[in-house]
Amino acid sequence: MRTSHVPHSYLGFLLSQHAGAVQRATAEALMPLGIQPRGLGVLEVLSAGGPLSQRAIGYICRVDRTTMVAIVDELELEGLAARDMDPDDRRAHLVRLTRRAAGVLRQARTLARRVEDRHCARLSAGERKALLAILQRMLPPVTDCGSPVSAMAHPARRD
Amino acid sequence: MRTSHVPHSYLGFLLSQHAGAVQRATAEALMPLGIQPRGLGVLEVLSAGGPLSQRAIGYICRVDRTTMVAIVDELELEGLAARDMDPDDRRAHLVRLTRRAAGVLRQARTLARRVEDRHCARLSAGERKALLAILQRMLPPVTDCGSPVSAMAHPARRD
DNA sequence: TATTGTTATACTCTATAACTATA
DNA sequence: TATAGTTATAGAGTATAACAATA
Repeated sequence: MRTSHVPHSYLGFLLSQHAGAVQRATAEALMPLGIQPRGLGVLEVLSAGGPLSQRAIGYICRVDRTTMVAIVDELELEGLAARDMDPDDRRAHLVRLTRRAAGVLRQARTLARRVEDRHCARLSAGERKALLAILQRMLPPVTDCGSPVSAMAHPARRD
Repeated sequence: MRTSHVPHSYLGFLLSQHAGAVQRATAEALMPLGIQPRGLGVLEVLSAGGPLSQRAIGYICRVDRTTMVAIVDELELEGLAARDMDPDDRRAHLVRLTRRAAGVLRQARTLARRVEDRHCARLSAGERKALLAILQRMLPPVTDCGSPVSAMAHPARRD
């Protein structure tokens, strides 16, 4: 192999650089809306199939439940989400979106996509689509405390 | 668009997840060698064209010069790199590899590639190659203190 | 005994500010 | 005046440990 053996040939290095750049730019773009990238992810999850317990959201977003506390706190502070008692399990909170959330979510999507557009400016439409598909398919199975989680934890979608 | 609107459709989310997983696994794999992923990157840079000043390495690896101090400290502590005075600029250190470094670098490459193999297990050879090419081409130009850096800062290769 | 949410704490990785010695 | 390296410090983001309430 003759490819230059600099860090730029390491997958971890490349992923870290891009992840940092995109997340930093997204955080800056979303700041006027009072949310962070990770908060946007939670809004998306709840919009797709809420209300959900904090733990269930954590499974999907792949963050620890202690981190979810802070994320939901932020959303609640901004009036975008609310915690209800779960009548079926009094330990759990059901997190739901407020009426304000829909508009903010729509704006946030636009801002976030704009950041992605800029970051992918050098790619063709096909390459960009391929990148997203590959990254999605490459995602390892969700784990919790080291053991693979089979069930997505009572998705609780109201269908 | 009908694609599920969960965080998994956001480029920043996907990149962060993969970056975290690969870097965590790589760090664990390299631990027996006494180096970290970022240290491996520096070894590669020096191996490809050292000795270099810490600043020059930082440009290539895209880390701040204050961070480079810690990275070179680690490598020096492990006996893999050494700081020499730069005869042409007495402010600068020329960082070079020690004799031990070559063997460690070879082992580290094997371990790192093994981690990448595992992480890319679900991809075809073509997809994996495409992923790497796309990530390399998508890398934004190096910036330092907000302004784009045109020169790679006196590479100082001894040719 | 195990689990949800919570808090306090610690850890990783990184960058900013201020300093020194040079240039 | 600017730059290389250094130090101390702070910030973002994450996780671990321990607790109360509940299952």
